[in-house]
Amino acid sequence: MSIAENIIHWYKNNGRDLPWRHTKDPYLIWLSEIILQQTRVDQGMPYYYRFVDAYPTVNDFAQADEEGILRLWQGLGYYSRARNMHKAAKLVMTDFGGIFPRSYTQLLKLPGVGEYTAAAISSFASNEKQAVVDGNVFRVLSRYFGIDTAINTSAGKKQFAQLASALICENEPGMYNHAIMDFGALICKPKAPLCEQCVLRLGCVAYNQDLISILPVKLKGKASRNRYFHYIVVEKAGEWVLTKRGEGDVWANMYEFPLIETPGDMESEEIMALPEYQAIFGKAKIISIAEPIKHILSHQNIYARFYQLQEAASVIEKNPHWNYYNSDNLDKLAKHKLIFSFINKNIMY
DNA sequence: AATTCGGGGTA
DNA sequence: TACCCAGAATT
Repeated sequence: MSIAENIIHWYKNNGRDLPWRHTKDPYLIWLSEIILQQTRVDQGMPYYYRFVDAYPTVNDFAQADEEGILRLWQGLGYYSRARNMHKAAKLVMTDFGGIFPRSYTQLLKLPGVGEYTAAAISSFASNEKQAVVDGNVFRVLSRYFGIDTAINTSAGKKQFAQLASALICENEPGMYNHAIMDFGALICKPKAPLCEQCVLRLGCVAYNQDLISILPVKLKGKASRNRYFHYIVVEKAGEWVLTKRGEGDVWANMYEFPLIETPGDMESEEIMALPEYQAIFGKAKIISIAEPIKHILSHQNIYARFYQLQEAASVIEKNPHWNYYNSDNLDKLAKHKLIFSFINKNIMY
């Protein structure tokens, strides 16, 4: 039995039953694939149901407003995925006559759809013979064949893509793609893989040469940097001030409280002495209202503190340059994790 | 070719 | 703590 036949056989008995595998609708498959980029199935599942319910068709998605889409995406991270989806949906309506593409080449034209996602959708929706290469495939192939080329180099990506294409099943490429990803997720796991249950272990180089913990090889990236955020929670008669982040930084376009970032950690006294604080709040005093929070992202550690204006200052006039939101409207805004978890804990009891 | 885009699970 | 997850876009 070939490696592909082996994996497919395993899959037919052990594969996961996932909702997006019950459809051939490229739109629904696309929804699932974007949601699952760099995201575990368990984490993405509730979001998939949420989006299918809110936007059953690509036309519904295209006509939605971006705020609503981002609000649904709230908490999932990598928010540019949601904005690219909106662009892609509109592109399908304008350039594809409202018919969601299902071929590899056409899918690649959609923003947010790269080689992996195009291969996935085209193979699942049309049974096109395009091999997916995701984290699972890198791991399974590098271990089975004992390939130590780093997977996060262009040489590695090229080598594994060629190998994956050579291995893909002729008759059922879609099922093969599902199978090898499930196999990587359930058996050939990153840590503590279930080699005793593995149907490929007899031919697996990593298993036979004790290289499981070595493969796949991945070059280390840059260390994380530290950032220090100070959020000023301004409330006036049951309404809160939130501002929208810009582009070009983490959490693009997401809402948060007015923010002052400092190069190092600071106490409230030092914050109040900053020109950028005084330009907005004058001599109003702030007090810390919550424990500092360490929020860890892939490439930065964010140390966040939350403050409020002291009571004498809390009756200051509304600032005409700010937007105020009552608790209902606050809930509708698309906020990043740091903010909505603060709100859930301290405002929306 | 390297970096950046989140958030959470696992050992 | 370090690594990983149905990766893609930007620099």
